[in-house]
Amino acid sequence: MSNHAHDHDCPGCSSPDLAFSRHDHAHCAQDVLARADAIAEENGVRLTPVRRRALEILLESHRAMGAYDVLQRLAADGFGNQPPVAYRALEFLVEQGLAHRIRRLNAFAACMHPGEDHAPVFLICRGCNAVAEAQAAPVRAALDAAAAAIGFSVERANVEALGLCPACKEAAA
Amino acid sequence: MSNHAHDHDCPGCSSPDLAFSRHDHAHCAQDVLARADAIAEENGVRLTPVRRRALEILLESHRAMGAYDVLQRLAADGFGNQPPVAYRALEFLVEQGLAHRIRRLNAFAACMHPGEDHAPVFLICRGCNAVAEAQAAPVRAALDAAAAAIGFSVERANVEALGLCPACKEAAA
DNA sequence: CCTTGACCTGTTATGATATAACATACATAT
DNA sequence: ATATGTATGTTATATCATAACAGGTCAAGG
Ligand SMILES: [Zn+2]
Ligand SMILES: [Zn+2]
Ligand SMILES: [Zn+2]
Ligand SMILES: [Zn+2]
Repeated sequence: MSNHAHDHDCPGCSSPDLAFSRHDHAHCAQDVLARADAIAEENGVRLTPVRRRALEILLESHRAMGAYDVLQRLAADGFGNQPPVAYRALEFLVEQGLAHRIRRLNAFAACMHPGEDHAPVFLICRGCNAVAEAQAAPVRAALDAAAAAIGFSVERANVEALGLCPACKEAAA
Repeated sequence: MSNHAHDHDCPGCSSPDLAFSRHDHAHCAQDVLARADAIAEENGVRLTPVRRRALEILLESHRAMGAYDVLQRLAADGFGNQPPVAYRALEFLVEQGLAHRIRRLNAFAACMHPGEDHAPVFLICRGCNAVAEAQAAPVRAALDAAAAAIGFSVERANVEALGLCPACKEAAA
């Protein structure tokens, strides 16, 4: 599963839902970034400075960011400040499976499971705006079954759920 | 299930997937429209001329239409030709469960099962652009289970799959 | 009757998201 | 060194969506 080796507990590598839990996020982000480097190498593509920086920006929190927000951050770091700069970096990340596009939010989020083949299912908290990637296999299986029943072949799917995370649910109560 | 009564076979009322099948679409659309009238009555809201016309336009095919396309059609029929005219009519239809918003396409499609409580799952054919609403219950159950496993409560969900319908699959082969 | 208030329609204006097209720079391979 | 593919940057424009306000309709209550 995880293609990096270190001894200590690595929540980012085991738990699918840490977006909603308190955790060592610096470690979490570092870990994903390291895996991203490895994946780029493997795939024979270049994780150039803008692209890497865009990923770092997405990794600052478990939230989705709009392209223009990412752009603003990139520009502040000395990169170009026109929309294609952000869109191209984000597009690259999505193509390489390093980020996901959340259509419901017109926004992008870093993938927390890069390299693992996964049809993502997103849980979006309307309280704190955190986005988690949930266990998708059963959902995808149900979807494939429903589609197959009428002869439809699913190639790509978005599953995006809006609701409340445990913390926000408790806060609301 | 179906809240209208007529004797003959009514594919629109039984089959979930007729978007991809040849069928008597005039009947199909008429039927939905009649149910829409009934639903508006029930809900104590008004299916005014613009709103009804917008629904008719969506019902012309089993495809999603962008708000601006709907607007153009409405304007041609003598209604206002500014974006809010279309967006408001569409918003009304969505609120009343008479249409769905397909986020992946930035577009809207008539609901083929108005009045039936259903969390929709959309199957979007990339060949012919038809959009079908599939059996969603198992998908939704899987999603709820995955969410519950990490304490997340799903309030609303979009499930949108892109792929090939039976006809386009055959055509491609 | 006629006023009030809710709601629907329409307009102007602007905001937010996304891409096309082209120019320049950089990498790598002959 | 030159050619080739790829990456970055810019200008301009396309596409999608909403805020804010003005006028019209209609039914309920005075
Ligand atoms: Zn984290
Ligand atoms: Zn939350
Ligand atoms: Zn039909
Ligand atoms: Zn098709």
